[in-house]
Parts: sequence; structure tokens; C-alpha cells
Amino acid sequence: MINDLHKAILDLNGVLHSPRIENQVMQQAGVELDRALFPLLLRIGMRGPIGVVKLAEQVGRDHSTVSRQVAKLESLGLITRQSGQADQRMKEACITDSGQKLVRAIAHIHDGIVEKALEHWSESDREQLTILMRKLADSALSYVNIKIEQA
Amino acid sequence: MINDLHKAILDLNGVLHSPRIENQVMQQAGVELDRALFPLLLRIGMRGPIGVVKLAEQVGRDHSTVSRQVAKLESLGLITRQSGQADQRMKEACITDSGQKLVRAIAHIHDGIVEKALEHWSESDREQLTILMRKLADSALSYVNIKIEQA
DNA sequence: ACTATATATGTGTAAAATACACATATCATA
DNA sequence: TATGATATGTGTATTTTACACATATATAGT
Repeated sequence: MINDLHKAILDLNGVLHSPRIENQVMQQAGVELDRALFPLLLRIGMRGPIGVVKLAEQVGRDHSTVSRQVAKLESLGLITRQSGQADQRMKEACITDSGQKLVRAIAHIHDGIVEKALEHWSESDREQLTILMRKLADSALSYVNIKIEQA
Repeated sequence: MINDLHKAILDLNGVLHSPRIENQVMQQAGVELDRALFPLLLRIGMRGPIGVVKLAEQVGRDHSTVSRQVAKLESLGLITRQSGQADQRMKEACITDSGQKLVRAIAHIHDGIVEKALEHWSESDREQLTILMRKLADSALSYVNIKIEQA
């Protein structure tokens, strides 16, 4: 049943992105970061450098809103802005060392949860799951990219 | 590498919950639903009946905010409220047929993406992935529940 | 049973986030 | 060059949100 897989994915995601976990991250990292800035920082860290418009599309808010939020991230020293070398219109957001540190802190907590969950698994089960999930994520990403191109 | 699994999970989740997909859902379902109401409806549909406070904890907003949003979902006919049989303080949110329909529409689109991604997979790979993911999600859920009890 | 405390929900209100309208700068193309 | 498209940013009205407070029910201790 595909639906079973779907539910498992939703459950897992709910765990990783619950405010409880995000608060834990902020506490452990010693940072106070508005919840709305989290997804932006993560995307800049994992997929950056990236411009305001693309960022806005990905998080589903108006570009003007994201513009202000990115400015806030910059004032916090978590990112810097630089003109795109190919397109001078863009002022791409780039993660700073300090920002990267925070992104890693988030990833580390997530990893801890996953690691704990896999604690008693056999090595082969872990490997198998990793391979299959990577394959699934790649397929899903390309599916959405096609959709993006069509839209 | 656990990190590889983590990245795959994040990627997949990003695809399923991108505004692009959510907009597609609303368009296909013929419904206009504020983005903030999506996670509430999904949780009520998949984990309901559930009270305002627990819902607020899960989505990371103040209970007063969620109270108003739940009222909005009720006025839209997507949920109903009923007093908890064990605890009369709670006015649990229950999904309606109309709400369930919308939840299913969302799930259906998600399933479509996953299905497309698994299109060329062997049956045994699919089964294996589903089993492993369910196991992982269960472990992660119980991990977080322990954390919740401690907090 | 009674009191005190905790929990669930809801409302009033100020602060913050957001979208829309508009402005400017850069790019792409005829 | 001239024209339209795209990226970014700012002003402003609307909406969302959190905090303070109020009410109702539950739970524990006496």
C-alpha cells in the first residue's frame, strides 16, 4: 500500500519539524530565531545561494515578505547578500559561518532522532533504507521539477 | 551515513509540502483554504478527534490562535466540535465528511507523487521501503513522546 | 464535601507578519 | 535603442498572532 508509505513519511516529518524539536534546537544552539525564519535559513543553507523570488516561491509567501525576512537574517549575521555573477538583478542570499553552524545544529538534532530510531536496526536494514529513501527523494524531486517547468 | 537518510527525508518532505503542491491540491479540490489551516486540518483528519491545546502544541502556535483557526474550520464545515467523553473541558475537533474529502484529496496528490516516483521500482523494493519507513516513523514518534513526557 | 491548583477553552487587544500596490534596477529581445 | 520582463525593495492596510485575562471542568489534598 502506497498509502502506508505516505503516512509514515508524514509522521516522520511531523516529528522532525515539530515546534518542540525546533525549540530544542534553538535552546541547544543558544539562538533565538523566529519560527518563520527557520525554513528560509534551512533552504539558504542547503540550496543556496538563492534569490528572494525563488525563495518566496519555495516557502509560499510574497516576495516582499521574504525580502524583509531575508534582511532580518542578514542583520542577524546568519546570511550575507551578494549580487548574482550572471544576473546583477539578483541579490542572492548566502549562508555565513554562523548561519551554517545553526543549520548544522538543526541537522544534528534531526540526525540524533533518526539515529536513536535506528539504534537497534541491523546494518543492512539501515543501508537499505538509506538507499531506497534517496532514490525516492530523487524521483520526487524530479517529478516536481517537471511540474515547475510546466507551470 | 545517517546524514544521507536525513537529507533524503528533508528533500521528500519539501516536495510534499511545497506551496506549489498545496496550491495544486486546492485547485484540484476546488477549495480555497488558508495555508495556515492546512496543517490543522491534516492533523485533525489523521489524528483526530483532538483538542485545541494539543493541536496548538503540535503546530507551534498559541492555543488562542488555534482556537480561532479551529472555529474557522468549523464555520467552513470541515470539522465539528464535540465535548470529550472522558474530559468535559475538551471540545475536540472532529473531521466532517467534507473535511475528510479534502484530507483525502491532499493525500491523493501526495500519493500520486510517491506513486510516480516508485513507478519503475520492483515490488519487493516498494514493500521493503514501506516496512522500513513505518518502522522508522514509529521509532521516531516514540522517541518524541518520551521527550514530551520528560518536558 | 470543600478548597486549592491545574488544565482546556475562549475573548479582548496590542504587536507583528503579510499581501498588495507601486517604484527602481537590471536583463532580454526586437 | 526602445519595450517588455524579471528581481528586489518600500509604503500601507489587512490579517495573524501572542499575551493577558476570564470561565468551566478536572484533580488532589484536607
